Amino acid sequence: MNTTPPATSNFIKTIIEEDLRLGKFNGRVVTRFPPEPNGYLHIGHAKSICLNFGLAREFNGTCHLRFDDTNPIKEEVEYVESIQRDVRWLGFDWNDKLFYASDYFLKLHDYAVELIRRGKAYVCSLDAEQIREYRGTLTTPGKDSPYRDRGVAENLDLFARMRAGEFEEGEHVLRAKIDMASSNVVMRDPVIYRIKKAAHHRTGDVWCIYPMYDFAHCLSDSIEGITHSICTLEFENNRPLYHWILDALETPCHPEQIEFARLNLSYTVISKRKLIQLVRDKIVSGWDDPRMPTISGLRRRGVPPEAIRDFCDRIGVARADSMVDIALLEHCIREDLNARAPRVMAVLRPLKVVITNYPEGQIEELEAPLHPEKADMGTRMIPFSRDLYIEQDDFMEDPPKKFYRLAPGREVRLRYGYYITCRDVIKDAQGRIVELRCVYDPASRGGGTPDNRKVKATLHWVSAAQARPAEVRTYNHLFTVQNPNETLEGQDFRGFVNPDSLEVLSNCLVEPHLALAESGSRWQFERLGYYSVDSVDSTPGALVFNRIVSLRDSWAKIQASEKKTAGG
RNA sequence: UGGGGUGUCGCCAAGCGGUAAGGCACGGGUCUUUGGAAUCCGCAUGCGGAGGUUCGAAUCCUCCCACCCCAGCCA
Repeated sequence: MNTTPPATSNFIKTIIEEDLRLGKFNGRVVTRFPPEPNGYLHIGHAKSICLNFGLAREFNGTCHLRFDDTNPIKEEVEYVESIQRDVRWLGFDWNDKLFYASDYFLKLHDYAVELIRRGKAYVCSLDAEQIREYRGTLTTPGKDSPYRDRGVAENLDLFARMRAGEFEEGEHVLRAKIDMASSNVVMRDPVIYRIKKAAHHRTGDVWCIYPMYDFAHCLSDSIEGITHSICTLEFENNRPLYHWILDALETPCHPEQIEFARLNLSYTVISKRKLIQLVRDKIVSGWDDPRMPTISGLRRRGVPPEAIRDFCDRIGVARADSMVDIALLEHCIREDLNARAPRVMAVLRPLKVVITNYPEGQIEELEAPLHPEKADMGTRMIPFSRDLYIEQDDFMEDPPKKFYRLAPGREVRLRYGYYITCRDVIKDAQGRIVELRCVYDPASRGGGTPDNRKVKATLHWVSAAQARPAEVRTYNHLFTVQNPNETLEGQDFRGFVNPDSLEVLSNCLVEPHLALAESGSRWQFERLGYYSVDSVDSTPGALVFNRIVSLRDSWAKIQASEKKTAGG
């Protein structure tokens, strides 16, 4: 049933295949997903997770989950827990390969000492601003620190005292001795250890010096026997340093660093910095707000992990900056849910319909399939009675040519119910339509007639007395522009937040079958879209649904193009 | 004006010297008790530009253009 085309090749697979062919790494493939626990995972991380775990699966290797926790002031256990939950939910298993860079702090420290012994690192006592000045600029070389030629013994002593807590933050740092004139700024004697008198979420106050990313990452990879260290493009400039450090020391293995382009998605932002701003400014309700591109937001919205994985397979992996159309994500979600979500009826904006020729007080239980193409999903009973509700959008008193739903004098089918014909339109004092008087054809029970009469439309509906009230939250794109990152001088991406990204409809009515809907369960509301029972706010007595994604809507398209033509 | 990258359809993306895969989007048809789904058809004489090499170039060479990344004691 799943017609997803086989994943196409990408340059990383090509590299790995070549490595395997050449017998590199003894035929092993070990990757890792190395998040810093300083925020929640988002769809961009999902790309990396699917890539790294997917590669390991495809090449019979392993993939580690490693927390890159070298900066205690930004990191929290809340984040390490959420990250593990999200990776698992996405469907990946690191087995016993759960690691933390902080597990290696002692080893890393010893490597630093060895680097000093080899004359390849020194303690620099310039302050932060001086270091910046000495570093030079992109177009002019830097100059050597006056502390660059300190002797090994002095460096060893100073570094030991840094570790012992004898100095304040910023007084000294440990730097690799490389080349202050390098055209690559990263290589101008990078800082590899700094003093931070902060408690670490795992090591507590055991350490007051912490390794920098460039030092910790390559060595952590090596310690774990990683073969292919896959990261995003912005680390490309750091690759020479990655190799310099591993070459400068005797290490267990020397992984290959491969960079790929990070994911950009239209109509949203994907950067921890910006996402955290949305949370802190209360523009969204939290990391798991269903409008957020976070894994927890997508999960709460009701997006299945399978759809996210499929999406990650389809976007491919390359080195060119790109912006993926969010319509592709929506397509993947629809494709997955179309196959699996049971169908039910819900009326979001109710319009009362009275079937004048239907016996008062009579209730019929109509049996309807839960999935039109999958009989094995079973059926449910739908009550039919004299008083019903249909969608306000499904009636027009004076319909345009292409509108073929209900209108005065017109006959339509009520899905799995009867054919009805509109006879009267009842209005209130303000002229608003409040009720429709219709007649039904008793011979059309179930939705067909003996004379095989055709109708142009089939409407969804609920029976007034048996329907359950519900709140439905309709989500739209979080931003009004394709690329909120593209701001003019003085503008901020928050200025592009879509004021209609959340629409709460609190007078909705759903068919009784939904009374038992489980938290988090996903349904198709026929003719509307896919909806999930909100895992936080929904209760059996007060149902709350999230719209995961709408159905494709060709009527909306027709309306849009008509409007365009008319307005042109 | 330094260094490192990237440019193939509206959006992704294969292609690795033998004559432009696929998906999404878009347009149209069939079918339909969801204007859903399914299904069929259409959609780059063209690969950032200009030269060159070759029987043959998106693929090789030269020059040019555009965009992205780097000057945290962040990752």
